[in-house]
Amino acid sequence: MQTFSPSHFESVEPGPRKEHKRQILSSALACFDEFGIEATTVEAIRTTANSSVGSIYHHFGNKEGLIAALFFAALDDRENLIRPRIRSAETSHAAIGHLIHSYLEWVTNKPELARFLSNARHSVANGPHSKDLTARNKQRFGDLQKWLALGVENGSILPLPKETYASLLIGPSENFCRAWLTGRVKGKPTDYADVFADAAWRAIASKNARRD
Amino acid sequence: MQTFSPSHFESVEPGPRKEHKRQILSSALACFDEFGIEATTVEAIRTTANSSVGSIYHHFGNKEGLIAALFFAALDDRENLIRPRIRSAETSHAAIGHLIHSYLEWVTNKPELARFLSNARHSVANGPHSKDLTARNKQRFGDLQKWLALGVENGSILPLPKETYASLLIGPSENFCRAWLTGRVKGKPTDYADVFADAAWRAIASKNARRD
Amino acid sequence: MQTFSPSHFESVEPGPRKEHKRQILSSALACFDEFGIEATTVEAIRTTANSSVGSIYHHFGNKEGLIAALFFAALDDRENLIRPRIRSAETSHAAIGHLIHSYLEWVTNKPELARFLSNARHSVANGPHSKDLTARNKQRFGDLQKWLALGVENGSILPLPKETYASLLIGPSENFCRAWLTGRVKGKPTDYADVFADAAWRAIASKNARRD
Amino acid sequence: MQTFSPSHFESVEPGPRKEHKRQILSSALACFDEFGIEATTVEAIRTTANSSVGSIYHHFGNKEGLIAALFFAALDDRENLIRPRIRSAETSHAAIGHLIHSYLEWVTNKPELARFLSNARHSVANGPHSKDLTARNKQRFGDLQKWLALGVENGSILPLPKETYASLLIGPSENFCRAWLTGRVKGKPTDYADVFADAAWRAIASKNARRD
DNA sequence: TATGAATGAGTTTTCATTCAT
DNA sequence: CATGAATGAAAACTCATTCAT
Repeated sequence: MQTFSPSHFESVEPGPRKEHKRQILSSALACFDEFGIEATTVEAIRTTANSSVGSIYHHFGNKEGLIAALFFAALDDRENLIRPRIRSAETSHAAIGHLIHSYLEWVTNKPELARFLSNARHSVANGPHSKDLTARNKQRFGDLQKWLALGVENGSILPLPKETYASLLIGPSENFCRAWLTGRVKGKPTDYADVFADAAWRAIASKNARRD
Repeated sequence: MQTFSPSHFESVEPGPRKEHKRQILSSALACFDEFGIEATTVEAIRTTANSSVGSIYHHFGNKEGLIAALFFAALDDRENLIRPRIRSAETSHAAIGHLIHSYLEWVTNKPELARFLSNARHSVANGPHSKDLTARNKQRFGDLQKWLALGVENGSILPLPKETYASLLIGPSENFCRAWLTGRVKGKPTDYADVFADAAWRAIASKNARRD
Repeated sequence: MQTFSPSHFESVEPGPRKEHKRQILSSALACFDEFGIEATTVEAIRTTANSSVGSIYHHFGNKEGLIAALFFAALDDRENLIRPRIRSAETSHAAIGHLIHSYLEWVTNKPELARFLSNARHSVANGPHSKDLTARNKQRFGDLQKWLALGVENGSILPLPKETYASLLIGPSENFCRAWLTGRVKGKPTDYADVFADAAWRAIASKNARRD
Repeated sequence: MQTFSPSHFESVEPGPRKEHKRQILSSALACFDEFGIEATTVEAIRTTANSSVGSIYHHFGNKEGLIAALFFAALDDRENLIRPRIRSAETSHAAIGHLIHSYLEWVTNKPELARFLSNARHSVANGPHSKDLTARNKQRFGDLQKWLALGVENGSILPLPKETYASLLIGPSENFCRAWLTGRVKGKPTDYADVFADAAWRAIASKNARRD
């Protein structure tokens, strides 16, 4: 069984005292990835983490709490890559390109986290941490909003229903990543980054759009 | 608890003798939708269906078999709506429009089935029926292939990597539907059918495409 | 480990189909008596009953349900002895004598049930069956009420606060039985039946009481 | 949650250094009273006492030790009220009156301690401190013995089997107190002190007893 | 074919207790 | 003396599945 570098979770729990907690998160991720979330027993995580059930419950409350902690750690990890990239953009077109490129890059480099994020959403959304998830979802495309608004204003981006932009932009990439993560397609997401970035722009750009 | 019309499954199990089997499928769908697939017990289905555990096992072998039967029935139901529509198209552009419209229509009209299809994929893909699923996936966009090939040939459709067309076309709709099915957006998928149909065409159409 | 005759529970669950259920009750009583109620595990009962955990949960819902079922069976068993005796009385004095004699007799002959009744009260009173217990408590001295009322009326019984009669009558016997059941005194309750019966009468009889 | 005055335990742990220990006993009593002895966790006591598990184990060895310490502290508290009263009596009749009155008084004023004493007896009697309990039980009616012996000798008290006196005297009061402590009767024990004191005397007094 | 009582392996979770700091 | 993170044995309970009727 592959083990994952604790560095995946550096952002969430810094400091030397938290090594044990990180080890549990890493092991949980490995187990979830290998057996599936529901099929993974706390006992399996315990064995992989060389820990004790008591410790796991001490740190995370219960299995659901562990899943939620890992979920938000993964979300953080992803946003820590994507957000700065979008912030560095100087045009709407570039911002969207950065979004797609960094998203595909993250999924390609951290397939276990990406798979977990996809599989755990249902569990988290229906558990006691659903509020946190809702809050996070609102932020997610926050940085992009201003670029979209600007583009609509200056005529480079089509005025479409607000609710549809996110789907139009990320939908194709997400669909492809899911297919790759489940082994249904072979080519890595990053192999098609330009294809998806270009298509994302075409999806919302007006005919006479200047690319800025 | 809402109950579902056995007519959802007419295509799969015709004939008056199969009423009982349909009833079990309906009840299972209702339970899966309310409690989640893993959290639904055979006992819960039995109660809802006014049946007996023995009957359920007689008809479906085991819980996994019941999930698979329901999954393929849902797939059939969806394809029975979408496929004829695509077949009726006379241009690439129209075929894609029919795909998106009928897909959004089906999800909007049968949210329980759509949710189940989304949630059960993982279970089926990792169970003994994964072969059947793979086979079905191959057919899925079968009718569309010729239109895409034709479009590429006559220059109306961009020559893109084969693996990406499906994602580019259905990705945004799928993403939006998932958001709607989990309550994250309010507007019905059909409310945005034209938006997603147009965007799908823009995603793959070449600049100088005639819409045929 | 001593096993108990299923006949203890005949009154509650007649019929040949209930043999299994009776066996579980018998085994539970034996375990509770040997190890204590809290210290008895469902697994221990399962072993003693040559049954399965599933069966125990099938029949009684959970451990608390098993305790309650046994508790009310014991209560029934006791009342089935005492009530007819009281009903057969022709004077207040005789009714009270019958109460004390039959109570002591029952405890002496069924010490395991008596111990369990004493030990399980707290559990039942604080569980979901507390209503049933309250209802039973009200009936308990029902047959005696009329004799007490009659005695007070005709001057043979002291007019005392209603709440105190039960304690005055049964308190000494109960105290002694508890001591015997926990090994603090050696002589059997029935050895002192006349002492306690006479004292019960003296406790409530007026000075000039005729014994009828 | 009600907290209990450390003064309840003054007799056991005098001196200013023992404040911490008293605090733990008080908190344990509060928890036992609210949740039940078995259901109370060391962690719950720790929280209530604003202490640490280490401290609790340092002072009392283990949970059983804490229960025993509290049990004997409660016994002491009760005896410290009752014994001097009995000692102050000048006749058998008065001694018995003092016993009943002070017993009912103690239960009425310290219902949590009384409830605990009743509930913990089983635990202590089956633990490593059972010897101590046996020793205490022997003393309990020690001071009364001489009054009973004297009464029997001078004819004012009936010559009854030795094992029965304690039950005859305290049984009714105990039964009533238990009913009050569990909410089955409303009137306070002290409201009926004279009733139970008079009955106790009638229970053992000979017909021609002078009240001395 | 239909039924539902019986099964028991397998899970999550609790909690008294220890011990390094 | 005090602390509280870590431990892991043990318990209650679930639930898919079987099979005698």
